[in-house]
Amino acid sequence: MDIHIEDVARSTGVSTATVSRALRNLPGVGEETKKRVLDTAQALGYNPSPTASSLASGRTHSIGLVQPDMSRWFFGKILESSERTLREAGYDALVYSLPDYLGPVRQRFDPTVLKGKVDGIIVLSLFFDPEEERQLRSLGVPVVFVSVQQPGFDFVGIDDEETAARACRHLITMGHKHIGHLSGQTNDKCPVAPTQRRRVGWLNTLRRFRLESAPELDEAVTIMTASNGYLATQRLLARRPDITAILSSSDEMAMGAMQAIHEMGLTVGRDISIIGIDGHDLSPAFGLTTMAQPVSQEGICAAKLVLNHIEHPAQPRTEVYPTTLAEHRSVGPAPRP
Amino acid sequence: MDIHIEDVARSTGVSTATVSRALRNLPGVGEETKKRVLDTAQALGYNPSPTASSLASGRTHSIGLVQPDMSRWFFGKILESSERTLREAGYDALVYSLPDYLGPVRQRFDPTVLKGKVDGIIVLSLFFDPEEERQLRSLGVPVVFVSVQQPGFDFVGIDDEETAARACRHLITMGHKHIGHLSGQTNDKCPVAPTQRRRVGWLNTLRRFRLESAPELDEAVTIMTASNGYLATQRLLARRPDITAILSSSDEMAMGAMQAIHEMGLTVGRDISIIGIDGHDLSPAFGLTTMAQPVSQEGICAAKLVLNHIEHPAQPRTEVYPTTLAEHRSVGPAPRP
DNA sequence: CTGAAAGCGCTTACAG
DNA sequence: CTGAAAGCGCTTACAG
Repeated sequence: MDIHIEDVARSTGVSTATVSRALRNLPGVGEETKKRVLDTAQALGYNPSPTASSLASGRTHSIGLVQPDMSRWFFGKILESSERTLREAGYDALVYSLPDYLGPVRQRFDPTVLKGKVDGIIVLSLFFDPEEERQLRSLGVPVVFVSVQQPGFDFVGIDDEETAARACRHLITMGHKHIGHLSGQTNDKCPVAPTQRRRVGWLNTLRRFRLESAPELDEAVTIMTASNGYLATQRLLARRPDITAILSSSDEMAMGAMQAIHEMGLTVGRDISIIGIDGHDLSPAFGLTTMAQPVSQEGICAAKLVLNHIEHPAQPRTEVYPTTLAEHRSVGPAPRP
Repeated sequence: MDIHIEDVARSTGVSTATVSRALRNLPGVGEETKKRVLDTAQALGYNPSPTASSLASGRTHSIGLVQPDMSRWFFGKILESSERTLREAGYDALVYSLPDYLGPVRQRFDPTVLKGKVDGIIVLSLFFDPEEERQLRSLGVPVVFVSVQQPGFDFVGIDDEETAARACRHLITMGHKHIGHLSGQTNDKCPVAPTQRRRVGWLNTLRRFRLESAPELDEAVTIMTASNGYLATQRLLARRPDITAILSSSDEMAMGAMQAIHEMGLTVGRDISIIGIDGHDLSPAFGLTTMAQPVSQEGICAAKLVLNHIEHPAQPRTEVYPTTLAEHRSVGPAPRP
């Protein structure tokens, strides 16, 4: 009952080779022949079998999207824009979530599960150890890393250190002297996570302005969720009640921090100021001032890079996007002592 | 350089048929033979070509996940739990985002893009018109609908009307008499969206308690985002300043509503109470009281249903999950006039 | 329990 | 510009 390429060939009175070429708009088919093939295919409602054409051509027209957790805003946002870009180009998006991606020990990822299934890969916020990297390369398809830079591969992201530094300067400009920091932890596989670079940006800025930069001003969580930010803020403020401003390495953590501050009977933006990083869609509703990154653009860029490398192999490229201060009510002037 | 089934067969001294059977643990292979095949395959590092096996078997071991927008919390959460369930069962997740999924006219979706690519489909929050449904059925694979029920198909979701009714009763219990509603619009393809059922639950409850239920207490938005909730709330409260409580058809809208209330100089939970529906991960941080649905469980259930139908075709099933009131600070007693 | 062989439905040198 | 035919790498009746 299904229409196959042979049916189209017979109906048109040509060979399957010609049908195949005409349908894919390859050169070497007469204009008139091509038109007849297209019309017949249309009339019969012919859809080429994707598996058959993959097996024969060696191309799957799928891109693998490897990431930690789709339910987190940042990943969902990137996936969304990447997927649309891929689809417009005729590619499918195969998503893979990694288990236990954070914490001190991350589970090993075996890229072999992608073998033969994708023509390219986009990896979000993950750093691969040498063994994983070896297996990844053995797949023989282009790979683009987003957020976390893997040496020797394409990268799309922001300047984490500079972004955190600007966030910190904003707090300093508002008169704050005791500025805490909420950071994430690294794990065995990822020694240079964005959260560490952001921490450096915060620390260096404090030093440059000759403000206190004691380790106890920094509080690290495992996964940068709102609830972990909430708990971390309680610990931080219990330890250092003199803190008047907090720089959070992520917006979601910052949102949890705002809750903690509120529950302490303090007012965010008056008693304690807080600034996040990411530009979460809900930050305006939260009133959270943040350093926004152009997340959708990064997702589109990653998709374009990987597609481009499929057609034209090239040297790894690095695309760094600018971040912008999005002011809301969570940052105010430092309170008078 | 790649290892193929023939290499394994030759090395083991058996036929490719035996290798194929042994590797898939099919009956009819001697224990000892099977072990030798497995060892050889392991030693050679053999990975069967997924495209070849798909073409030969007619099974893709992929499930299509069709949804409006991965960057929205609810969809990301469902996708995340579905994907993990599918992967554990050895299936890949192919995601598709629909353009223009809301608003008065939704773009038509042609399920044919999934033809030959998936063994089953999960559809989130979408209702298909007769033509789309026809094309969907012609794919010949099981389909599970989540959130929006499509007659004749599997369904996983909640009792929207009852959930909204309980949310409304909670407000009434707190003494509120003038209760507004934030709802979403339907479109040409979806006459019975959850948002409409929730609206009915709100309306019927008001009537049952003989409270005012004028149309002007309801404000509808196109897409139920925080920013639309923000604007809708401004309109609603400008029109009816006597409202003391709002039931929002989604948490994200409710978050925007809280921002609007705050900016009017009012305090959420004191001057105006608000309750949402969904159980958004950020609702505790927001202090938003909500009727929580077990989103991850729903995603897991959808995956299990579709996998089950692949093996055992069966009558459509309907799985309705309970919702629970999650109290935070956005709902308080009605203020004395 | 095992194997030879056809077949899944395309694509792609190769020849003309 | 077009076609005959091999080939992509598996799976699956069928026969023994």
